Amino acid sequence: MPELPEVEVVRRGLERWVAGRTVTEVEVLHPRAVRRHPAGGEDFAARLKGQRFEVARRRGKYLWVPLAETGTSVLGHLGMSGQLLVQPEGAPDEKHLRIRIRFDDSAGTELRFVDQRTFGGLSLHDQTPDGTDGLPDVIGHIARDPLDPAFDDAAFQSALRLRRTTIKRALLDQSLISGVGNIYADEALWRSKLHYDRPTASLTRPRSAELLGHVRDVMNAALVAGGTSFDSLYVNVNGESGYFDRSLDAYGREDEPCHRCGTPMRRRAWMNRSSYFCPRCQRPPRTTA
DNA sequence: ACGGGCGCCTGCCAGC
DNA sequence: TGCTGGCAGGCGCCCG
Repeated sequence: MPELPEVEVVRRGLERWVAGRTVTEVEVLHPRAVRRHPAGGEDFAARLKGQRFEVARRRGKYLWVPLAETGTSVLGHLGMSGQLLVQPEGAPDEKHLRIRIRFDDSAGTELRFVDQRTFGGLSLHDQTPDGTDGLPDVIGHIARDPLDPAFDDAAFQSALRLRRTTIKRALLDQSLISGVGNIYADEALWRSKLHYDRPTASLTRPRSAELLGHVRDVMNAALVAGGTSFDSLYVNVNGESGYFDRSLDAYGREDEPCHRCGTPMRRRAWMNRSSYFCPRCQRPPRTTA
């Protein structure tokens, strides 16, 4: 699944390949792919036609492409399996092609949204009233991600101390910090030697600062690993950057030795998904042991 | 207001 | 071999 670094690679691909181009035709091939567009697929297509794409923006795992001189943007989320592809016109349709966008120029390529599981989709939204970053109104509640220069470390750390929840829940809470998925949460917690059920209020400032640093390290490592392919015609992403194969210390490593101490890693059911951790390096909090 | 939990989807694969 | 059911999980939404 696309994590934040992969989404950033997609954003760069959009900037490289579709910025400045004007839409002539939109085909919505699956209604679920535009379910976040309340007025429906026909409205989506009609309103997009004739608009010119500006440079794609990103917040967390959301992408948006402002439409020139409108205050409106195409908002996209890749969900679990979404891809944005720039393909040659006439290339065979992908099995899970959901939306096709054609342009009026002679570049010979079109933009495709392909999504097997349809957790993702595209929609049109006005920007927030205060106009911050041209952010679409429906994602006004999404916090900045830790790679954003304007991310406020101190505010995040303060919020952790005030919350009455556990640390992994907080890492996945989009209103506190965005762009951290299940995989990166487990990786950052392992690096920080923190158990996923640790109450956020129990983290000292140095510990939360260290955690934040590890979140950034994990993301940056993946960005470096995946950032080399973005200027190919194929805008990415198959969601499986080589980074995952080589560099995971926690996620998916049940029964394999901890890369730090050799203890077999464990998996626990958690929120209808899994948490992977080292039982020796990441001791459970006393209250929930 | 805040925190917890569920459901949406489909392909894969282990197990019977 | 063919079927079934569990699993993957970001995030909106609903409930208490």
